[in-house]
Amino acid sequence: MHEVLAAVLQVREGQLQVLLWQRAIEPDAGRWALPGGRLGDSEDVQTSVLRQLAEKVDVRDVAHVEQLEVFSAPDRMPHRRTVVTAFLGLVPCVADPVLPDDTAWHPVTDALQGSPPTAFDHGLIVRRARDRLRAKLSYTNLGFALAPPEFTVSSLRELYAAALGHRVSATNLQRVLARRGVLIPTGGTAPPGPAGGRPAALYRFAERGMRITDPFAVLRPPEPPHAPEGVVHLADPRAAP
Amino acid sequence: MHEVLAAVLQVREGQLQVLLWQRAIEPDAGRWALPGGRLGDSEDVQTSVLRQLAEKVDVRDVAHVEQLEVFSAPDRMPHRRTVVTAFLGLVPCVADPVLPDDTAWHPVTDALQGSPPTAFDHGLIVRRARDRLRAKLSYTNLGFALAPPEFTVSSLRELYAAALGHRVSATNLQRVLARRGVLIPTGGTAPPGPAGGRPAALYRFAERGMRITDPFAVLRPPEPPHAPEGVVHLADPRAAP
DNA sequence: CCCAGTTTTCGCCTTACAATCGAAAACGTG
DNA sequence: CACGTTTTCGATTGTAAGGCGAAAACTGGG
Repeated sequence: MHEVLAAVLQVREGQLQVLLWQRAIEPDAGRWALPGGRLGDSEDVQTSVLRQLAEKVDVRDVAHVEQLEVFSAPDRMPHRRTVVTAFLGLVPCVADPVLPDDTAWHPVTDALQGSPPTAFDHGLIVRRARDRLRAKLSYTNLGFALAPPEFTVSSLRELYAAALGHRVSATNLQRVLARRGVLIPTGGTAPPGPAGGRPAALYRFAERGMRITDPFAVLRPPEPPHAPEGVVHLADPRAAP
Repeated sequence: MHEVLAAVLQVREGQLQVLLWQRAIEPDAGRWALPGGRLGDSEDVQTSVLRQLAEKVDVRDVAHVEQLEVFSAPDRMPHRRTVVTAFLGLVPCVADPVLPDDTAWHPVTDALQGSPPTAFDHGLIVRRARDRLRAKLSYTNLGFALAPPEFTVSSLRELYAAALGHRVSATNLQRVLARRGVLIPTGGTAPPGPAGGRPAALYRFAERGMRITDPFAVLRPPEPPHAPEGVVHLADPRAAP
């Protein structure tokens, strides 16, 4: 049998949290599981996970979904052999969807340490989801999926710090993202906090659909100095988009 | 139903090639397919793909295998709904396994352009495999899986050029890999070619098990200047290995 | 035996990007 | 209007990668 599961992550209260629901029936009754379920006959895995996610949250709040990994140990679930395609889902920090009674957000750090206890191999899946998010935040513009449409550099810094698990310099974040062209100033400013201070400029991420997947400074193809034109070498470096 | 498939890549004759076998029966008879088959009841996907690969090549030649992606369009195969977990496999360039009569290596570039015609969605899978290899060659030490145990920088340069599809500077490759600590001189030298020339030093890759997955120059955590010790901030930056 | 040709290797320079630091700008409050 | 606060910007440093050319180490031929 084939099922799909999603580790849906969101930064709330300064912590990276994951959406879990508490199983009411055996096996693993009482333990907390990822949303998901059986793959339908006429849907692909991505469609399926979105459909099943809709039972737990408003999927319009889920800004990004991507395939994570297949888990297929024959004994990963008791009773019946089940292969699962796991997904990573991201929800912007401003969203606060209404949840069913059995469903709640839990800090990822806690869940990975057994509080609350997770069902089956779902703890491993959460860990993989967190690792993937951390890696991709560094070299893609995936931040747009965690941030509101408009944000200040400071608030973005807090999001990155919570997701990455280490301090992030606002100065550096600002310029790194700006140089990559993913950080666009909107022109507006946010009102300062109760202690005053200079009002922060508002930014948005460039082009949601745009993915930064190019390596930045790692063995890139040689820049044709000024296109000497003539002989073309080997295969075309950028054949497909 | 669930199946597994592997895009097994190797650099031969200066080109990146993929292992394909020609289907004898419908559907898609005559077209070329990736090795693989149905997932067994008591094996995980990785075990399964290695088992089925053994029907086409000596799996001892396959130096690296990793999960690629799940393809699950309901109509990706006629007749019966089949979900596939696709894998990327890499074979060192020195290996030349004996192949069954229906099986042969084909340049990836050709296969992606329809020569030979590929079965089902296998062309797409080959493309994803090639893209993954290209990306990972740049920021991991995955090269060890394409190269022989010992090699010269020049031969490695040719491998990288074939796999990446663009020229690679031997000078730069040498120093980039050396700085990352993945290129270890063995002390030996290779005999010069027929035209003479300085004998090339032999190298090997550091620690096969070692994966370079850390980002190199992208939003890394702040280096604790000299461990000021005292307050610990937020979550632990490196909780798990 | 020396010299031209070849191939590899190494050092130096430039460019690109990230991290750090500090100053300046823009706001509140007393 | 001084003061603390917060954000933003510029300058500097450090590290990594690309490019170029000289030096090293070999072969083969006069």
